[in-house]
Amino acid sequence: MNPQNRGMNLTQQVADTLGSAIITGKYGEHNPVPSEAVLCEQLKVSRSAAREAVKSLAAKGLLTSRARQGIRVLPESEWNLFDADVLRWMRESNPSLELLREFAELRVAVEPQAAMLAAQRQNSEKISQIGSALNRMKQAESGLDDPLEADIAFHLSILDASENRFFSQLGRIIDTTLRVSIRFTNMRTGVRAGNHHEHKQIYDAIVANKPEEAAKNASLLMDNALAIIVAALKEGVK
Amino acid sequence: MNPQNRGMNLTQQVADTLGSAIITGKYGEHNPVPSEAVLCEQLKVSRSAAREAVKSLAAKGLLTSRARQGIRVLPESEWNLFDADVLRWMRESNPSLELLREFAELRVAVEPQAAMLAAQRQNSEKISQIGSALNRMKQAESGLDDPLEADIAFHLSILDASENRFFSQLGRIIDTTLRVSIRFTNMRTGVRAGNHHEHKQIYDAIVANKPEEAAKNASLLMDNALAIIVAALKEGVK
DNA sequence: ATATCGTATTTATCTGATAATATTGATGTT
DNA sequence: AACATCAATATTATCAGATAAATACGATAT
Repeated sequence: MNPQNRGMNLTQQVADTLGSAIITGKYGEHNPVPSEAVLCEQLKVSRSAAREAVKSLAAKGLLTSRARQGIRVLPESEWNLFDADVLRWMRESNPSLELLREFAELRVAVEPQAAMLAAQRQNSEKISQIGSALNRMKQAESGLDDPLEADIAFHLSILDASENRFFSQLGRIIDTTLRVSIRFTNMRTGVRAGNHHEHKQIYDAIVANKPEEAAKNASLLMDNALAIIVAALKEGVK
Repeated sequence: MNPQNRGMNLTQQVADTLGSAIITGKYGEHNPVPSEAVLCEQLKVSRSAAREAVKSLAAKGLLTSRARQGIRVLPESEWNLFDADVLRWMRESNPSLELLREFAELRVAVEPQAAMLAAQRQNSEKISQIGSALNRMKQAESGLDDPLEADIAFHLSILDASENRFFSQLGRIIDTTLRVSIRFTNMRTGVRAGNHHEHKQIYDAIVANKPEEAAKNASLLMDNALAIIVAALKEGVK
């Protein structure tokens, strides 16, 4: 089993190794998931631990288990990609610049709409949090704050200011994935400091109660991020 | 326990009642989730069943359970709304036209982008499936098919044709929720048959390889759906 | 060939016991 | 009085083993 014992209890460890193995494609038609009994033997854990791990993964759409039928991996279309664990396993298994592109396409759709809603809703408290994040980005230019964290905080605060539970929710997933994505795009573009200005334009439009403009400015930013990834894909970078 | 014995095994039943109870707000600060032992007693199930159900709900972000700490409901921000079960429990518990609005806002963001990507990707097989769904909608006008199912099939096929796993994935959630949402909007607008034409314009743009136009046409449709819900909210309809 | 039925395999469920863990209150120290 | 340390205790975690239920598969009969 993976030596990721950091605070994880046994069933979580089992779920982690199993989930990872499934997503890596280790199991399939020719090589089905072993039975509960065999699983216990292989991983040296009790049935409780194994079964509870299986239940976790079933809840995430990775597999089913039924009497006499055994444990079956579900088709990828059933996997819940909007689950932090599943997404992590996918990132860790597939190098998948591809996944990053698909994720960027989602952000292109979602973030402008979130910015628009934030401008419409005008929740002053949450808008001020966008402002704080923007300040952090400014500070980061002089090395007084972490640019990556500041950038992430900015995007999350916009999603939150949209006052839409689905968008806020996406924030949590975007959080973990941005840590990979932003690092990548910054690597490609050389961490231009100009970023701050483009972000400020989104913030200004939201403060000014201009939904359309906020959406448009957010679109520009997102399109750029996507374009960088697409360019890398065309070059055959992995 | 809920008498939803339809094919569900015991742990699934426990997870269902517990999940539903959590989302209904039955448990909170003043009224924490009972301990494993008490839970077993109340529901008249063994520890295995209870524990496995808890693991399921933990995987969906509804609760955590740790030794000596007991079972704790997580804040709503942790609940995975992009999970079919969680979403169903929310629909069943809260009347929540509010939730419908937030969901519509998500669709406004996602579907135009999906239509755009579908037009770009030009996967002929998947585009022909959009065509089939459109035909079904046409047939439905003469009562030869179910208009609701046809409508849903249309939107799902577009998401699928985007060849983006996140969008496809959203399809499964949209599926269940559309059955409520479309019914509602149709109820409000009197099931206008004109729907077919607006859908056809999206399809035509995709076939014609016109991404921008496809997105624009999809936007119009989505904005309408959202507007109906917003109007109802303003009138105080629940 | 098809339908029926029995058998065997696998998960489902129950029970009981021990271990690990973290809360809480007691105790002692500064 | 405030704070660190430690022991007691309640709760989940993990293990072990047994029985029940479900269903895939093959045998049998029509």
